[in-house]
Amino acid sequence: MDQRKNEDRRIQRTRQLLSESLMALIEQGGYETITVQNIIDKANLGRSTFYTHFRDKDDLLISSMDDIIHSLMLGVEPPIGGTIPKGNLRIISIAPLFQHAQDQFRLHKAIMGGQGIEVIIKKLQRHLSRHLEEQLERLLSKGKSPSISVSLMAYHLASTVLTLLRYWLDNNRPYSPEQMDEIFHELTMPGIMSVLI
Amino acid sequence: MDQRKNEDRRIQRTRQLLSESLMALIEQGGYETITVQNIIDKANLGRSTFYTHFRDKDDLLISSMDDIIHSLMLGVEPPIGGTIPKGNLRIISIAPLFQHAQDQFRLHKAIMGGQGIEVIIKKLQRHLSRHLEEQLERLLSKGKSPSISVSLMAYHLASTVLTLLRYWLDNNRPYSPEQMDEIFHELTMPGIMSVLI
DNA sequence: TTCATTAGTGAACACCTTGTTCGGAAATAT
DNA sequence: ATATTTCCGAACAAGGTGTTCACTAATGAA
Repeated sequence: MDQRKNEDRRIQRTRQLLSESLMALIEQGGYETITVQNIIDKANLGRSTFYTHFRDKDDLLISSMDDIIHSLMLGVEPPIGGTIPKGNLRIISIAPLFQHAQDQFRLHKAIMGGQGIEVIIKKLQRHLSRHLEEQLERLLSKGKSPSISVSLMAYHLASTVLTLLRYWLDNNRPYSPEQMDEIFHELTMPGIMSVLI
Repeated sequence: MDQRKNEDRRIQRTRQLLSESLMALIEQGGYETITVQNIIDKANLGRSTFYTHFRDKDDLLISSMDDIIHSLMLGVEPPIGGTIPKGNLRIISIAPLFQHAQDQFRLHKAIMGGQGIEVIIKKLQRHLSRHLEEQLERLLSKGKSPSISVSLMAYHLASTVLTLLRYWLDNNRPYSPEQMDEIFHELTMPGIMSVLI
């Protein structure tokens, strides 16, 4: 009855293998053109094995993505503990994200550049947006209701982060990660602050 | 020898028919799931006819979209003749774009919302970006070289226009087209101006 | 070790979509 | 009426999807 735990471990290994194979293929080329056959060939697993674990290619992608997104959000999510420094106002720290993109260039380019993988980008967007919305609420002068909804501002900021990342990847990384952080704040914060204050 | 002209007209009709069928299908549901069979069924044309006119589904899409993109850019492209009014600084007029989206809600939602049709969005982005880059060059104080490249700023602004459109469509159009124009300028121009001046 | 249980295998299957081909039907211009 | 061009549609090969099933391999418990 308690062989369940180890069986689970075996299952995890198989799922992991499929996940890693997909990632390797994504780095090589576009996601769209990858077939289930490609994946199981790379993983050295049987066709039916794939379908016992995942409904289809997208299902595998979504499963695999969670780890990636988690590591992408590292350094971004847990910023500024408690209060935000007033002098040098940074609502988010995106340098780590760009550093990650620099280290794993091929993967990021496959996700963001060219055709890109919309599902992942959307999910990243939601994560960033949620985080930014919290930060905006914190910045908002108490009792004041802004002329533009906080939700829209967060959406805009999150989208800008990803837009900058996309531009950066598609144009041979013309600035350093720190500079991109700087650029992000220069472009967006004046507008945001004029609404918030 | 000069039957060419009328033959061409016949060809145009066929292409038009295919184009309209695709548009109708896009409005009904996602672009991805549409098959060539769906299109020719709707158009009441033979399979081989389709392939004599277009290489594949995407080819038809791109052809069909040129008209739409053209009408989308109307009212955006030809703004402010000559100089830009200093007091109420508007780098672009996006109200017409949102008005168009309001009038052709289903089509716009199919293109921008949900999964969206990336090829078209990218194309729109490039158009907007090109236009904005010209405007920025005009605004730029002569001889000054900005700390952020004009190309990047244009890319950022174009992307913001489309982000706002996407948000607007996905959230039941919470503001009027004129308000969206206002919001766009409030959010972006303070940052842009601080770089340009 | 032996045995029961669960996971993985891979061939075969039915089904769908793509893009091509080709002989003949239909429309059009002269 | 005739020549030209387009359209038709059935048939085809190629390749992808997701399912099924009898079989094999691995694992934990006794």
